[in-house]
Amino acid sequence: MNNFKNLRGTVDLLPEQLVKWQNVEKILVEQLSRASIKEIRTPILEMTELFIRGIGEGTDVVAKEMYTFLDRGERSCTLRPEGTASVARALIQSGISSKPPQKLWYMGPMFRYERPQAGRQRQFHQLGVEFIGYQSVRSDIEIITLAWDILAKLGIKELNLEINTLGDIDDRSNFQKSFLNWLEINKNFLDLDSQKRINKNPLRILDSKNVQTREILKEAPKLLDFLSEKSLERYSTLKKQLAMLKIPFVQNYNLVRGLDYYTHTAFEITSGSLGSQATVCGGGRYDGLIEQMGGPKIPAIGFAIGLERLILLAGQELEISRKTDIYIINQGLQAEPLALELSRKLRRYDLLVELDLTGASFSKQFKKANKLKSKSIIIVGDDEANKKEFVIKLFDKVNSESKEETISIKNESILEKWIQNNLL
RNA sequence: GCGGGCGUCGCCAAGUGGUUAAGGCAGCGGCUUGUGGCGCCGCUAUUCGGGGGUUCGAAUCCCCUCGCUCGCCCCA
Repeated sequence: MNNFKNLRGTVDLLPEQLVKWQNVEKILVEQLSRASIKEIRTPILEMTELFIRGIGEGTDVVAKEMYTFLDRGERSCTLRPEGTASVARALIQSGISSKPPQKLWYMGPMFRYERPQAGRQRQFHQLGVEFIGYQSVRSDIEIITLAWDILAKLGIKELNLEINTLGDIDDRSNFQKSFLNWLEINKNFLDLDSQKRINKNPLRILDSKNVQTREILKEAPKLLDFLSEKSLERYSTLKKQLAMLKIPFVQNYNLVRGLDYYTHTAFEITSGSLGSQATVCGGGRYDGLIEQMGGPKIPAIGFAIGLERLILLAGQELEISRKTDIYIINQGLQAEPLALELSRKLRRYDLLVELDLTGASFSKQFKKANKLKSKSIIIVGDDEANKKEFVIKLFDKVNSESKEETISIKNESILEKWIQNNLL
């Protein structure tokens, strides 16, 4: 068949699909800027080491999903599998300690080498939001409500919010000691994947989907029992306030999320209509990350929304594109340059103007204008060009009658009036 | 990395061993070089994802391979 195909797990977004993407993106950006969150753009390509350190060696993302290669200078580079590490890097690099707390967002492609399936691609897109330098539980609440409201603004129904707390770094390491102990004793009852994780990423075992493992885990030490007073109080404030804001949530003690750097709040928003890849938004607090990456000790919290999954959930009303305002039918040596000039003039009124370039017969051009459901048409042929005028017609879908007017090419005020009366 | 399903025109498809591989949509051309949504007519796959085999004969049967897709794992 054809010579070239896109790489597995990548997709082309054709104009028809992009209508919805652009509508969704517009709403997203609007919502974010209303919340006074500023955009940040970082490179898609980073040193491999950044992700190993930032995400964690034991994670699946780093262990088996990264697009890594050597560049011509023999440096190991990786296409970013997520956005947080890059943002943290950019902030540290630009002198974070001398800046006030920041609320940031980014949007763009991410890369993970996995088997594609519904709602999962190798190149996919995320919207990420990061609040850097905020410690209070109020920032957790704003982050969660923000994610929730964005999804609501897009008309997405039937979402489930799950939350959990992982405690601070001390809580976690106390728990981990005891949990590791228990794991060693009960090792043989665990599934193979979980056994492998004991040394690499023990917390992830909590999230195992294996039925037998889940059963045994009921006997394991609970993270909740290792939380300090302070951590517990923080968590209960979070829950109280979410309830006050009427945001429904479910506690999921097994929600630990895949990446190493989370502390305290972890959350996930899922939808039943997405199939097996149900998560549309995942996030949490990562107070240790910036320090772990060589920066100062600065707390932060964030989330990421998967845009492909978001598009899947967003309603059909977002698939509607802007209609053509004026379709310019033209043919003939004198007429064509005139039509071109006219199209430029009309676009200054912020109208969507399509100039027919086919040179096809007038009836064909009419059919094309019809098919596009253009609100109006302008006809310029050599007759008009000689008389220095053109015909403008309003398409009336209800009656088959149409309003028609002949306007001199020089008389811009009549044209302007016509546009104001009929198109604006 | 491991399972299941599927590959016939740009898209949706019929065809399940016998001469030229239906049909619909879209596209292009015409009826009608200059005035509308309709209609009618015509054109568009030497070939069925690719390779090999069985057979007088294969899109149809067998083997291999590639791709897509859904699921497992994991995540957005």
